[in-house]
Amino acid sequence: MQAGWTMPAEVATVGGAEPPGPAVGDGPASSPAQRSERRPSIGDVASFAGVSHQTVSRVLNMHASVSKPTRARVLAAIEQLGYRPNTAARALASGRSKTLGVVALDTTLYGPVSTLSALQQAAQLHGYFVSVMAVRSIDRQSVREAVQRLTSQAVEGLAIIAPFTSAHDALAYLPTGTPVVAVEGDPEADVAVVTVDQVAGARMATQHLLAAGHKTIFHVAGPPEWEEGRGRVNGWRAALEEAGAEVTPPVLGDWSARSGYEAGQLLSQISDATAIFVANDHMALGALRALHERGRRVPEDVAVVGFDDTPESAYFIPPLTTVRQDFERVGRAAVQLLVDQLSTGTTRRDRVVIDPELICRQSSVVGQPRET
Amino acid sequence: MQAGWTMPAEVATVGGAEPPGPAVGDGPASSPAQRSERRPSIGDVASFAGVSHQTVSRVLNMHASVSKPTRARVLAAIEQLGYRPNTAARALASGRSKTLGVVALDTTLYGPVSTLSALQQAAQLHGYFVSVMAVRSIDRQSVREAVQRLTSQAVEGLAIIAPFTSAHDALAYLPTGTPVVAVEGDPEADVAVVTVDQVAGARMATQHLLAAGHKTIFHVAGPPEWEEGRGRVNGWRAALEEAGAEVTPPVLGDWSARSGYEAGQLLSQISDATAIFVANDHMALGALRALHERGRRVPEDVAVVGFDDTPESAYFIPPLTTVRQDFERVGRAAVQLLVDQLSTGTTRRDRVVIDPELICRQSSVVGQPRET
DNA sequence: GTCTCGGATGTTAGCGCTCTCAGTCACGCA
DNA sequence: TGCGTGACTGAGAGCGCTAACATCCGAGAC
Repeated sequence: MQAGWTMPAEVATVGGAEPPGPAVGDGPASSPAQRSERRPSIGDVASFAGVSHQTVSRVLNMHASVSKPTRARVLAAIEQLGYRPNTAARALASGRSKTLGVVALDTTLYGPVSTLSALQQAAQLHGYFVSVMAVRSIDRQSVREAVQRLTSQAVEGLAIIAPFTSAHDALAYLPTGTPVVAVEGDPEADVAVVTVDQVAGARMATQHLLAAGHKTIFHVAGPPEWEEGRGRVNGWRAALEEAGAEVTPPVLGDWSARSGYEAGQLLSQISDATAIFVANDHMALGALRALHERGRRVPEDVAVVGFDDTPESAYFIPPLTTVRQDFERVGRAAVQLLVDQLSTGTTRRDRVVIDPELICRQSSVVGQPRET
Repeated sequence: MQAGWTMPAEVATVGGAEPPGPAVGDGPASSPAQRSERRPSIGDVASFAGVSHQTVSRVLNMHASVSKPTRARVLAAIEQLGYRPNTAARALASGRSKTLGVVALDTTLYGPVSTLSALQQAAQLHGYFVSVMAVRSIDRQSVREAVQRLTSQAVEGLAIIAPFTSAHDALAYLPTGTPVVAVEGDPEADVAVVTVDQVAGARMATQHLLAAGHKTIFHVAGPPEWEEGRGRVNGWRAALEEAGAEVTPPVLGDWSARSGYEAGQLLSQISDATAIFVANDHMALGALRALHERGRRVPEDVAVVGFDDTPESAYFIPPLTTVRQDFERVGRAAVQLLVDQLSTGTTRRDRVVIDPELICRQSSVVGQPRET
């Protein structure tokens, strides 16, 4: 299935491979869609094909009970006129906009961007448009405004890619029964949630370092407002406690390389700090740089593990051991949940938890075989 | 101005700061927008306020000639009922969708992502929604499909964030007179273009390295299908030729750190290669790593300059000298061009060229003062 | 041959909004 | 008193589409 409107398959048969495109040198002005002032409507197609507009509508919507020859005539007319259905009219008449709304934090961070991209892909596969509202910050006011904006777009479902607990406040402004899924949100939220198991990921990372013989593991944490930040702290702490290791206070960062650098400068002065679990790869990059500047070798003097596995992480100096999150799957799962709710007409509170994966590279273990 | 519909300013005066939100514990079901089955329409507001639907419409659209008291009554009714205008109906009736379409390459590369984000922000400021169609590849087929999809959404203007010459083919499928702007596109295209001066950026980078005394500068290039890739090659070549330096064949990469790594491995075997201009920062990261592995010190043995200035580049080992592109400005300019065309009703072929800026860090010059 | 049935098509209402064209009213001037 | 004027408001007609309800027609049952 494809997003939006798809030329029904028979078109290729009827009209050949290429619509009567503009002649070379003709410029855009003579393309199929533009012969007349107004874009062709279903009515134009109907009279061109010698049928009623309703029959055209039926062809468009793949309704049964349209005879083969009629269908062919209609399809030919559609192609001839360069007709494209008007989504606004369709949405107005049917009440279904074929659009999913997404509220996402306006950021260029690898995780959110990847998730959004995957979500968009997945929605397209299910035949939905995606309307994204980027919010600068995750305070209630912005989120509420974004949700209201999407509401006026009559989105059929809503995904919130945001690591914040307070989102459900904004949901009050959605029409009842609108399916919602929180991506990377609070696992306790009373909407469907798709999430990567941050706690498990952090635990894996920490245990990996403990297994390498470190007495304890230091942590550079993400912002505590972010669910991911908290989850990773929790997993790290849990792993340490299970192992009976000392729990040092986490050093707070803001996901940026700069904050990782600063944390690295701090930790490089602590001789006990022989292993650091950094809450994302960007910060890990900064930390690596700080350690390097202070002459602390990685992994010989200090082992480092990150989180995310950005495409660049394998090319850090040294290559970064990290926890990979399958954002592709997250996006697909989120759309799937929405589509399921949409088709069953229910609003369920499903949980999809995706397991992260530890990617071992040279930054964490001395003598780790080269792998990029 | 704000995107989409904005509660007219007086609302706050009339109704107080907060609409009658759901009582705590009530759950979403009792929020303002949901009292009735159907969302309130302009007609509901009208009868509630005791005016005609037309008057409500006038208030919504900030028309003059609505008396103060009437306006106040209408606004109160809007708030009371939790009314939100229906964009689909509005688009259908007015023919204006208040939506800009964007065709963008589906990627997590820093440049495109930043541009898209800025564009979205700017559009919102101008009161426009943005509908993004991500395409996997930049072949005609995909782009045409994306454009057609956007056409059926009745976008008022179109931005193409794609570094490809062949895009204008797809434009034939747009209704005549639709404003189009190509972002980072072919400067020769017959639509408006916003672009960073890639040639100038590459020339700056190359000259910077030449000035440091290198006999010639090697180049790790981006894919030649990308306008940026070509522009940077041209600027680099021009600078070399102007200086009478030898022009070595560029090593082709694909923007990824991996390809930069491979290029770095190659170049590290060439003893003449004492300076490399890498076409983006991700590849530069890979190159730095390769050089490091081969024991070639940066900048002492080999100087490296990148392009983009990602937020991470200052934290590479060593910090990367690079060419910064102001994507924020690019996005704003693109929207501005579209809005201008929209308001004047013309389709102009403006050119906006944004100057890049060389950011000097340690990777290019021995003894460069520390600056992050 | 008549009746029934259901596949194929047409007809009629809206969906929620904007636009155009008419009012209505108070006021001021001749 | 009559009439124009301008500020305000309302009525009606669509925008392009879908949904629900006709209608038509030929095949099979009796």
